[in-house]
Amino acid sequence: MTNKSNLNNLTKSEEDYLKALFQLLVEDDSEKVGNNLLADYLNVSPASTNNMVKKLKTKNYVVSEKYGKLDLTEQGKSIAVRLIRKHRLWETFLCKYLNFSWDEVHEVAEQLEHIKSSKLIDELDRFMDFPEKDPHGEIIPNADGEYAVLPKIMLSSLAEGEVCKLIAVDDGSVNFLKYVSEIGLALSSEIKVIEVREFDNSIRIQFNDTIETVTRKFADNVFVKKLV
Amino acid sequence: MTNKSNLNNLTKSEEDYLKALFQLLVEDDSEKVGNNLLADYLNVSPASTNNMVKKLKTKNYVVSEKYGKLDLTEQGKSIAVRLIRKHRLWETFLCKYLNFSWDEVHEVAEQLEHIKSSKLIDELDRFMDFPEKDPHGEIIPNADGEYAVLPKIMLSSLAEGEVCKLIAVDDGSVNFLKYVSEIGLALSSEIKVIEVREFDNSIRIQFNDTIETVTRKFADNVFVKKLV
DNA sequence: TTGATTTGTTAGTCATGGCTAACTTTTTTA
DNA sequence: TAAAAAAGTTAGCCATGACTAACAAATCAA
Repeated sequence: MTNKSNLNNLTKSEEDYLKALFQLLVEDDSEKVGNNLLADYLNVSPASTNNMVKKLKTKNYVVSEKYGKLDLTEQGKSIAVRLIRKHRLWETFLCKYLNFSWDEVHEVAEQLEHIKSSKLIDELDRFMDFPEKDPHGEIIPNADGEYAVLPKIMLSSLAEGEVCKLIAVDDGSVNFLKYVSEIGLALSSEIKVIEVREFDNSIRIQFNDTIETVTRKFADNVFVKKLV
Repeated sequence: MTNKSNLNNLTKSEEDYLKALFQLLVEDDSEKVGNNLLADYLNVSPASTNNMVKKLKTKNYVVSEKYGKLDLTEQGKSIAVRLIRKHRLWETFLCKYLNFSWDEVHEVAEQLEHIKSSKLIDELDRFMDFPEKDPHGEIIPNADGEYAVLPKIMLSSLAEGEVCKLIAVDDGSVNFLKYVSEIGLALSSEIKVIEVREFDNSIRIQFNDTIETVTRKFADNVFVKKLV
């Protein structure tokens, strides 16, 4: 009883809300996702969000009780995963074939993910030989909508002396991505935590013979795998 | 004094109208393009068209006098050519790399042409090694917006006995493209006019050992180059 | 040339998806 | 536990871009 035949008659806005909700619920694994958090995430007013949520509830993509937290139905999740698949495949294409850099892909992929054609995205997938991860290191859902979240460890959770490999960064902000690139960090960079400063939570890290100090906020957005 | 730095803050609708107007004016080389013709072409009501034309006039993309015919400004043309460039490059990409057939590309390209990123389209152009023609045989405008119309001769203009090569088809209708493919015609097919029937304007043509009868309407949408 | 037909325009309506301002409910905290 | 803060909701507004119905201008044809 999989919902395969989705005509996907959703507007760009509806899709944006569903994807955002999914990212807050599943990827960020938030405790409670409410109206205002979703509004904040999308940079719209709570009133707009309330409106849209109402609409998505009647369409059976979202469930919630009055004044209660929001959740996605299986249908809603399915739409969101499909969008994430499209987003990540396009990001991969832009980087691997069209000379886009890490920090340039997000904005264009945000547009491309709304193109409606399953043939397009499945053929793009095939053309690139079914890549498993996007340029930010995130796993790309397959055509059946199977979704896996990387077991993410934040750089900020490491102790002094530990060594890790960069596997992903939060791609929500262009400025952040630009900064990550600029200081010379890239996917698979090996990072060693030199010092954790208690008083302001900043962290001194070493990579490629470079030493940098980064803020806690920065370290919260960088996901790594511990090395031994 | 070329207008290069176009922020292109146009909506999808505005772009659609400009492109349609361009196609009627320049590609179809129509005598007089009025409100209703444009409305018809876009499948919207004359009232909607009137509304939009008014808006595009204040934005300096369109010129016209009250109750007079419509025309594009240089700015308007520039936008339209850019859209046509994007459309044709995407069509080429879909056919050459993503296994789309002749008749499938149009609909998806209609969506893709609205993606806003000059880097995207210029890199796509480079990736395909600057193709000159799209899968329907139309010339692709280059990055500077230089536009060339193929000197088109309609199949319907040939006399009995003449031989020609198919160089382009009008890609306005999916059904038409499908039909062209189905009867076995392709770009560069050699076609011989066997018979022109005066009473209903139908034409009997021969190609690849096949003989088919096609209507006048069909022959009006098939563009050829005469052979000797 | 005058009436009919076609073409263009205007007014007013609707849906979508934003917004602010004001209000209500829930949660926090003093 | 009661007041303050935060979160959620509602009402009412705006722009965009469709629509229909009614009207005006231009063109065609008898």
